Amino acid sequence: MSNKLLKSKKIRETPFRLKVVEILLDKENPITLEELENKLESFDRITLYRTIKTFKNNGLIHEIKIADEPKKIALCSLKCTNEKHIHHLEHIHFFCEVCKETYCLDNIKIPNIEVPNYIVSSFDFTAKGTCEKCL
Amino acid sequence: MSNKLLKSKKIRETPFRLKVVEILLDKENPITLEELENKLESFDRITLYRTIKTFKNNGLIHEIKIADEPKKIALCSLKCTNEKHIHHLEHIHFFCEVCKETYCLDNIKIPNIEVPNYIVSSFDFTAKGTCEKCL
DNA sequence: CTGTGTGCAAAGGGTTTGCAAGTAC
DNA sequence: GTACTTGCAAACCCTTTGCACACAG
Repeated sequence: MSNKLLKSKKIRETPFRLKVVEILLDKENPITLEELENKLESFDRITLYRTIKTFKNNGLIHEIKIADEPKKIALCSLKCTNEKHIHHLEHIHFFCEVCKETYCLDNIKIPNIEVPNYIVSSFDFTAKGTCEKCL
Repeated sequence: MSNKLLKSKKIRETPFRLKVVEILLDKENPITLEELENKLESFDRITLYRTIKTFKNNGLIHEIKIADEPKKIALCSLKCTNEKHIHHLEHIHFFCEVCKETYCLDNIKIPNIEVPNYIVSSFDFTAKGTCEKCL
């Protein structure tokens, strides 16, 4: 699975990259760098940065930035290409202020918003609050 | 005008702070640090950082972070308090990918979005595309 | 006068670059 | 064999802290 993902994005397969992809596959929600590092028993941070950059440039992952929170990364959906990440178009992000987890809510439809005089190419819709586990 | 704004937020008035407020008043759209620095003919960057922190802590400005773009700051609307910045609740942000300008679209209503099983406390709605000036 | 702001130098944290050795294909 | 990746050290950039002096109220 992990190696197919790398091949499909034309990313050279190495043990370290395979491990990172496995961690990303393992956790379906977006993950912070800190979490990722904790799951790697040993790693070189510079290599990790370069791995992430390679993955991003090749359309394997994308970054999610929520105001006042550390950056997170997530595997791109199959519809993403290197050119255009449509992650945000598909669903809204829900950030739980209690457990700090980010959820991609695929089953919530984003209503069409009319913006006169502007050509909208993408939306980023983030809601903050409390998730069901933390209620 | 600038000095009244500072007084209203109980921020001690100094020449440097007045100048920063004037620049913020002058440009109605959110401004990057870089733009702000360019408009200050001479400045100490450390003092600028501390000025921004003071303004933020006292509810005079807030920060707007759009993915992959440098942070911007903007004067808070009158409804903002130190406790809670409701900037994002009021309107959507439109970011023009051509001129890199951020617009606060006050006249666009954000539809009510139902999120089952989650308690939503705030929304952040950002659209990207091309603004009317850059069409 | 007292507490706060300023400006310099230095430190801190996160991220990137240079380079030699190792590895994928 | 060639081009790419890795890991170390060092550099870089942005931001914060310490401290002495200056200024607002």
